[in-house]
Amino acid sequence: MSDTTTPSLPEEIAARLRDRITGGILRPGQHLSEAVLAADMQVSRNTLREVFRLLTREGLLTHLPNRGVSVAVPSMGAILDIYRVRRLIELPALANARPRHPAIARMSEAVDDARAAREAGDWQGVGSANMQFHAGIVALTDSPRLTAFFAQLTAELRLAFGLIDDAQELHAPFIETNQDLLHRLVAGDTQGAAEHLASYLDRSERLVLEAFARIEMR
Amino acid sequence: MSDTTTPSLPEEIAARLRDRITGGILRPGQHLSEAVLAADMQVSRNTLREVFRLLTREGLLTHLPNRGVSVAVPSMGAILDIYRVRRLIELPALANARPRHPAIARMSEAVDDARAAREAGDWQGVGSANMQFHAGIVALTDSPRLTAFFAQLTAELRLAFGLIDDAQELHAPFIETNQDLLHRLVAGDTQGAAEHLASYLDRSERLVLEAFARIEMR
DNA sequence: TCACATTTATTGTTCAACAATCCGCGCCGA
DNA sequence: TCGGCGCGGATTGTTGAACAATAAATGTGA
Repeated sequence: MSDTTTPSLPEEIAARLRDRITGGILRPGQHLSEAVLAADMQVSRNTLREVFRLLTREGLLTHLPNRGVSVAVPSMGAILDIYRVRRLIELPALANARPRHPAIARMSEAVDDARAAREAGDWQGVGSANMQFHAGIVALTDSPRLTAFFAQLTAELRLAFGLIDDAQELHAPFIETNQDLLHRLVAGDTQGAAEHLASYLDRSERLVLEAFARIEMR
Repeated sequence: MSDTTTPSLPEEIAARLRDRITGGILRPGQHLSEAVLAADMQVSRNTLREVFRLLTREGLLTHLPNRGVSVAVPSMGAILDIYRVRRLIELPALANARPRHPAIARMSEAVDDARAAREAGDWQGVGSANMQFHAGIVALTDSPRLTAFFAQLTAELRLAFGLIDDAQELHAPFIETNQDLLHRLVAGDTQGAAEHLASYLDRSERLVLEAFARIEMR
């Protein structure tokens, strides 16, 4: 945000690895060998270790002493916790929003992106756009700390999404919901928008938990 | 939390450095040389760099590419943001608390510790205990993510406290307030406790901002 | 089959080296 | 005198290799 310079190499590698994880290329539980991943990423082991620390603190990786790191496996407890925190943050953010806040443009963009991704059959993209939409909601608070914290939650949540096969059912139904929510917001009906969001979060959480339960039992 | 084994060396160094920063031994704005600090901490430069990444992400250090790290200097904007987030988290935490939650014991301990520290004239200790008290409030939510996030806010806030000379005036008046708040909580008056907390946060924020303004103008 | 020693692979940490970048200093010309 | 210019020197960024420490895998004997 305050740094316009190119992000340092470890940050860059962290971003790439983050994409691989949330993109589902690296499955939860999978062990990551320092040597092979360093060779794969074309960086030294030392640099990669810095990256590991970063992502571990973000909750994307799990570190066991002397046994290396592996992709974190989301638990039901984690999902419940994340949705609880989302409610705590997003609902007041929306309820107290100024109706002409710049972040609204980002939310509007996100809705468009989601539509485009749906047309293209890119369900992964729909998920990304949806998360962008909610990041916009948090941006309404103008709080850098909340924004950063939420980004972390988002990353962790996408880990869980990756486990669910039919991502289609997960995000697609909410595009129209988001559109509607956005309309209410620009119309100044923050209260109605917040109520809408509350029911969205309930439905989304249930969907994730159900899909998760189906998976955990095999 | 989940790790009962001894924390790895970088974590340990990070903790030590964190203490030095929040303890005021390292002043905000002070530049930290990798070479001398590595020698001082008796660790290699590589290990220290991992630590730097950690604390940078926590907001305690500022990293400028090719110019190394220095202790972060808190800004008024940061303080405002932190208190806003604190309200967002702490008020609902208290309002929705179960009156016999285990975290209440921690809060009670914190009050006692604060008293003991005040007797001993250890104002630094009063500050620590006060923060422990508020960490207890957050613990009422049973949310590991909120707890971790709050710990981060706390560390950053103590950075600002360190700049203020008379830490005495900063925390001491709130010992009785906390005690009172605790009584209301165990009595089941969560609403009253929350209102109490709200006024506490207002006063505390004002005190910090005023002291901060006095300092910034020289 | 089980318990135990041994080997092997991986991680944890250090060290030394070199490239890249920034900072201060002296030089030079106007 | 003053302001640009280039040049070292110091610090950071990154790498590679080395070795110790630990855990997993393997083999051995009863």
